[in-house]
Amino acid sequence: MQTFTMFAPEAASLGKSARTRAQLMDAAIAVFARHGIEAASVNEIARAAGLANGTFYVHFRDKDEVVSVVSLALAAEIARQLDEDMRDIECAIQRVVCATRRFLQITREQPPLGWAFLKACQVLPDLRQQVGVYMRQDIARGVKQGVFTEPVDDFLIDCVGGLVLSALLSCLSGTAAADAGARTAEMQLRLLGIDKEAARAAVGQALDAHPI
Amino acid sequence: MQTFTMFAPEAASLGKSARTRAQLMDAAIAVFARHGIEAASVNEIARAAGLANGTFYVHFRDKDEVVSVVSLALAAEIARQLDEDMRDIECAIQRVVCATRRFLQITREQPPLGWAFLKACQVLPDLRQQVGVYMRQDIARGVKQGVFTEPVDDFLIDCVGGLVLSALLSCLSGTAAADAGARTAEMQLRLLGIDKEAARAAVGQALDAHPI
Amino acid sequence: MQTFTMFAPEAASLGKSARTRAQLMDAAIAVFARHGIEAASVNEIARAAGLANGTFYVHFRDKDEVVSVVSLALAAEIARQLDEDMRDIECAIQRVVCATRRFLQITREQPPLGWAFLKACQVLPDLRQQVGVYMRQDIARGVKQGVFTEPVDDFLIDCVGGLVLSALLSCLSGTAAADAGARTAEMQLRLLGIDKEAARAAVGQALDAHPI
Amino acid sequence: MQTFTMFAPEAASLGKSARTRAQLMDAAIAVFARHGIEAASVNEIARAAGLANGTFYVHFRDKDEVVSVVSLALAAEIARQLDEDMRDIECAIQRVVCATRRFLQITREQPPLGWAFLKACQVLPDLRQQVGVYMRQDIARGVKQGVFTEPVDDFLIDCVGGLVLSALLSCLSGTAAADAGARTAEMQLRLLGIDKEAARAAVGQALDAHPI
DNA sequence: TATGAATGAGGATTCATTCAT
DNA sequence: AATGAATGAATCCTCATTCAT
Repeated sequence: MQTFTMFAPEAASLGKSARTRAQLMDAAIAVFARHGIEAASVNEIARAAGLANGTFYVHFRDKDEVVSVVSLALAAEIARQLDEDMRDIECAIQRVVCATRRFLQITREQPPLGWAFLKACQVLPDLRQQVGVYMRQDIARGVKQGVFTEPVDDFLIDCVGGLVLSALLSCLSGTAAADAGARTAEMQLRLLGIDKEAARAAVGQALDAHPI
Repeated sequence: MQTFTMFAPEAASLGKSARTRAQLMDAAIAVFARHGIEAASVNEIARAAGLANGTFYVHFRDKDEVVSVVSLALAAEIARQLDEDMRDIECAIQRVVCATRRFLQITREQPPLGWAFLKACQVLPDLRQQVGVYMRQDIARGVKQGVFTEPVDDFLIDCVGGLVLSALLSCLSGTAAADAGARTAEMQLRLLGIDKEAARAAVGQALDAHPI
Repeated sequence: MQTFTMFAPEAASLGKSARTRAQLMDAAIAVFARHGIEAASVNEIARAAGLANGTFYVHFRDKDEVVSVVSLALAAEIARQLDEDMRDIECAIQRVVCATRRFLQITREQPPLGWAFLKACQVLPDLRQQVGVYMRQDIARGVKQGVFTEPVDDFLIDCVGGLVLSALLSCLSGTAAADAGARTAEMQLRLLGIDKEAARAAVGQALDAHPI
Repeated sequence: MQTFTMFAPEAASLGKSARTRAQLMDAAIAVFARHGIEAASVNEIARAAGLANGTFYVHFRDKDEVVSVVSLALAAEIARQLDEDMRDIECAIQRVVCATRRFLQITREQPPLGWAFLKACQVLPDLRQQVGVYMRQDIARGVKQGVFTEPVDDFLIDCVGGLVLSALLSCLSGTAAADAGARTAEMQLRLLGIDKEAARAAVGQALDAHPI
């Protein structure tokens, strides 16, 4: 029945309530991915979780609540995983490259996660803002390291975010080739002020260091 | 009642049926802009057009039809206007810069148009594909002129499109400053392989040639 | 199908919309009478009217709207009928007696109307207030004629109204005998300051003058 | 948490089960008063009692049961208190006057009790009947004492009850003045056949004898 | 063509009630 | 006894769509 699992494993060791809630959240991601967030119905989420519709309301106040809870949890989980993967990387350029590549890799490996995240970003300004906060950290680091010469403001963050999300969409749609991550990373570096050749080199170096 | 007009003027000289249809299309844009495409209801579109709900179905088979017809017509109209504005520009770089700046200018001047277009792009793959076709023309011209060194494929087009749409969102949200068009154009050139300085220079030149 | 008709006849000569609305209002009265106002469901009202549930919302914004519209229309219709019946009566005492007797007679002859009115009064302060306005007219007339000596204020009106409504409940429950109208009228006169014997005499006189 | 207590104190000395049940009953009164009986939900009662919803069903078969149990207990408790207050009063007229005044005083001092009682009376014929039994005792005493000349039957009891309940509603709504109890008592005496002046005098005497 | 009343399926939400712990 | 998660029927309401006028 359950086709996608992200929160269920973490909740396996917790109480029954937490497990059911996790089931619902996983089901919500699957439904968001299939039909989009606005078209998702509470009944379908409950059904996908193998629960009665009323059970949904034991765990969430209303549809808006699952949407925001799930979306923020999604972003937090992705951010957590990226942080973990890049724990040892100091260089901001390498961080940006790795984050971008890993992000696209993760979402490609778990399309429901990718679609749900993408659709959530389109609908929830709060989520976009939160994602911007995550991205800004590495970008700010690069500015401090003197490698990103572009002035960093909300508009730049929005554009870089939009670039990555459009790459995500390409990947999920099947349009993109295997090197989409590398290309996206390179493009992103250019938006941040890195030279074409330097960007290409940095991506190549990252590919060598973290073939993934 | 009717607050936004795009198709009505063109239809003014045509038959009554065409005029009513144009009314409905303009109303649809306004409603899409306000509430989003999924949340838009046929009744509200008809009401916004000052017509009875039944009239809608005289002109469109169903809701999906207005969505696609209006969206594609929107894109075509914008493309037509850009083409007209750039009739005399030969240089692909200048065309890209002008198209980007004019696009953001148009959508900023007519927020309903901008919002409707943005939301339609998020929902309709067909529309994105069509927009890609428009963009590809100037980009291909640049390749032919030897100025865009990046290999042009669907993925690149998707990314460039995503960049512009995210800039559009920033502009509509009020986040962006007045130079958003110039910055977006410059970023786009970089994605297409133009050097940082060359991109900056090209945008500066365009600003001189076509101040607005 | 339709078991109770109050508004339908008046609407028979009007447009289709008015007729359907009247059907719904009559059905609402029947349902309010059977189950009470809070327990009445929109679906049941529509079903009782022989219409689809969605049709309800073509004619009323929501459940609250039917409740208040129907209740006020009910009160207005009863008041209209009483006014018509008492057009020629000048004496306030006779008016009070006749109004009370006729009111109980009408509601006894049409139990759904009686029950719906009673339940509406229990739930809608606005309706009670409106009924108070009607009652106050004849009472004020009696004060002007110098026959009602009791100071007339909201509290007195509330009490007199409560007396009549409890008599109505008795009648509808089958507890009351045929002379309930006369007894209620007499009690009401006493509350208004009329002497026991005078009240009895006035009621007797009214019975002679208006046997029905 | 618990704002209203009526049964809890009595149950303090009893077993745990009785105490929990009393908590639920007090909570039910508070909820009935706030939202009405039909709109009261079992969950809200349990929450108001500081208990889990399942606990409710340990003590009551279903919602209907609390409604009737609580309502009848409410009436019994009020009657008990009135009886106690009037232990030494022999004269039926004085008893009626005092009962009416004390009843309105008690309900005014404890609005939740007043509202819950009022709403319960509107919904439960059984409760009205039981209240009628209580009232009939003093009235029958008055008949035996030869002071109430009106024939006492169900209809009279219903009307007298209705009068008092409408006075209660006025008091709870804030419409009524401080002398509402005295006025209600006087009106009630008139309904029972006492002369205007005698009724006024009896109430005045009661006010002297029992200022509160 | 245009109208707008009517439809009924579908979605969000509530709530009395059950049951395993 | 107490808990509180789970249930699913019932309710309100919306909306795309049809159709007679």
